[in-house]
Amino acid sequence: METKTAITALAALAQDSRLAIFRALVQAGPAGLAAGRISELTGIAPSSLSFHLKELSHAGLADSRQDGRFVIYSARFETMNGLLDYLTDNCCGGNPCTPAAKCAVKPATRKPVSRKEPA
Amino acid sequence: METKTAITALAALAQDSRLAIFRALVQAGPAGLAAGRISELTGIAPSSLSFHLKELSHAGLADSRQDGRFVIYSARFETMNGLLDYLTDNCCGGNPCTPAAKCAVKPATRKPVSRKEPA
DNA sequence: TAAATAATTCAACTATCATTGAAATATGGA
DNA sequence: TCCATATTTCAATGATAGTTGAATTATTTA
Repeated sequence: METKTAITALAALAQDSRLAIFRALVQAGPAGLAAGRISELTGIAPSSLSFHLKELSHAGLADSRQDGRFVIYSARFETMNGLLDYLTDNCCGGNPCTPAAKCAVKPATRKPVSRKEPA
Repeated sequence: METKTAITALAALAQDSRLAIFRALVQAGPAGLAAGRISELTGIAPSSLSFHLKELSHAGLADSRQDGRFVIYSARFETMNGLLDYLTDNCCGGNPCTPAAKCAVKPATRKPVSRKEPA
């Protein structure tokens, strides 16, 4: 992941409402959540929610699909994975910043773990 | 790490200048870098740099110590570690978003991720 | 087709953020 | 002490970000 992309993702998550939304999406898994349901869960007003969902989508952290008159949003795990890798690679300088460092894997040069589906 | 703290850390990193500064500090390791050296490395003007360094310190991502007439800044790795743990715990739904998941070592700081909301 | 529901867009407003240059505060050395 | 260096503070400015409510678009159902 490039620095620019990482910053976009970080900025997307660095906000109360959006982090709450994203956490809800993560909990929901690949099935995702309708926008209205997210509004219920988080208490964010629809128009504000729409703004934040666009922000998350733009950052590549959420996907959306139309389902009848609902729009279902879901977390994009690859991007989150990419972000964690970026932070581990570039912001930990080979130091034990992550539990992974406790394992005998080399800390600084980690390749992305491709993982789309939650258990 | 609490959500509020995580957001502060995310916000601190979600900015070109600050991410560049933090990466430089990480590369420098515990020895750290004088403010002026950071200014040289990143091209950020002193007063602007000072603003961003305060921001990073406030977020717990940097420490500072006086050395003669220099002020040496260094990365605070524990906070970065805590942030990565937070993101892994709360934003990956118990899924292996990070290489750490590959090792079956130590759950360490991880709490079980409870799944409350059905799809 | 008309009404109801789901979501997004828009404009207006306020608040916060980032940068700049000048001034202030150390600290070390001549 | 005086001067140069290192860094921070401050005020002013322009740029972004987040919220709100009304209007709009799209889809389903009657």
